[in-house]
Amino acid sequence: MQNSPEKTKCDAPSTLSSTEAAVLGLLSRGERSGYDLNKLAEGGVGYVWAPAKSQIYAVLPRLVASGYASARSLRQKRRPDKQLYRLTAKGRRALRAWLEAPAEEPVARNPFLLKVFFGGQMDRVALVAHIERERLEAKAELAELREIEREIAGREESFYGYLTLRYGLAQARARIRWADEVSRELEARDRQPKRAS
Amino acid sequence: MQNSPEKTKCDAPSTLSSTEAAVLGLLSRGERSGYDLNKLAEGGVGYVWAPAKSQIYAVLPRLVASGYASARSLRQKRRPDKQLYRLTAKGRRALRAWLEAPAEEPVARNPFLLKVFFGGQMDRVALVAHIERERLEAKAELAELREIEREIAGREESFYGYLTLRYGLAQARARIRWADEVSRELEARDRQPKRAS
DNA sequence: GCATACATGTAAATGGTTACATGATTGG
DNA sequence: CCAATCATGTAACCATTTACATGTATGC
Repeated sequence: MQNSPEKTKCDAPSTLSSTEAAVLGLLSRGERSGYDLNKLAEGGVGYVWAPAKSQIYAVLPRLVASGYASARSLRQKRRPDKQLYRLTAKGRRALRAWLEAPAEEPVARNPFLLKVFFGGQMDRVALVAHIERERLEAKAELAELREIEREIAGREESFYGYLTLRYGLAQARARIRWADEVSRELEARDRQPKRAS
Repeated sequence: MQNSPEKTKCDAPSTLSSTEAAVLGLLSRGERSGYDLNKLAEGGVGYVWAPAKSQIYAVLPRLVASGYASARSLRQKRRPDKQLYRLTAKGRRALRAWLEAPAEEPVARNPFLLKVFFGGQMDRVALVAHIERERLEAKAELAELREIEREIAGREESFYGYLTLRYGLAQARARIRWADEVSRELEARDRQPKRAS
């Protein structure tokens, strides 16, 4: 899992995985423990990147091995001891390089759309229920994001998070509109039933 | 990789993975070879689900082992022999069940958004370039989808594909609008420079 | 007294990718 | 003659998830 002892000793895999980049990004805000990072991943960044807890703990020592981060352990009396990780200069350079490189586009894999695509193989009622569920989920997400928007709008330190938030808002609105349209269309289609498939 | 000999001999993993479902979905249109399925995955369905070729070949024998599909080999003279797969009644039931079950929502993992989120760590010029690239990509996708739209609009056999296509159209338009807005905002922000971060 | 927060991980499995291997046939 | 299409797969690797394991301290 870690890395093959031969290949990566200290010679830094020239390109970061998104998860590594996300962790470095979070570390760029200051020293953090794995636990801290996990908390953060459940919050704000979580919207754009949410790795499993165990993966965070897996990635941290790897970053240290590559020289992108340094670790120090902190003895605590009333809490379990912890490891604190900090971005190195090299890590900051690597992060920057990753950030500035063009993003590889995400592979489209949306189980919901897959179901719609094969909508002809399922009960009409089930399909309509899917669309309705999509609408409700999108509405819920919209509400949630708007809530966050109210909290962070105008806060200078959340500026970039705010940009991504608005991406989410736009997507959610598009999903709602789509669901509305498709609902209406399915209804219309069912009122004048010509053929099955 | 296949399946642990103990657990799944013929007693069907009660729930399908999306890839298995996609393959069954394609098989529901008739007997196909792995090669055929791969071609299909590069085309229409590819927009909602595009597994690697090797995975298609991996999934097919598994579907046969679970009783969801049957295979027969076809000798050919002037072409390599091939395996043809066909959906069984059990497979059709499993597909239907998968299709009708609520979709698990896709995990949000968008490297582009991750970069925007950490936009403060990169050069302003690089960030602006990212946004511009996003706009161009979204525009290109919009054009591409519109092209397909013109081809399939009104074709009864593409009805469900058309629905998913329009989902893509809506998303692409939302991305373009977002990029426009954000561009303008970044410009405005840079014209009256107050602080760095 | 019990749940929750703190804190770090391991083990095993899944799901998927890339690259490689092979070899015939057809069309330009 | 060369490239593309047909056709099927293996091997190796990577990222990621789920479940498990452990144990203290604080707050209600």
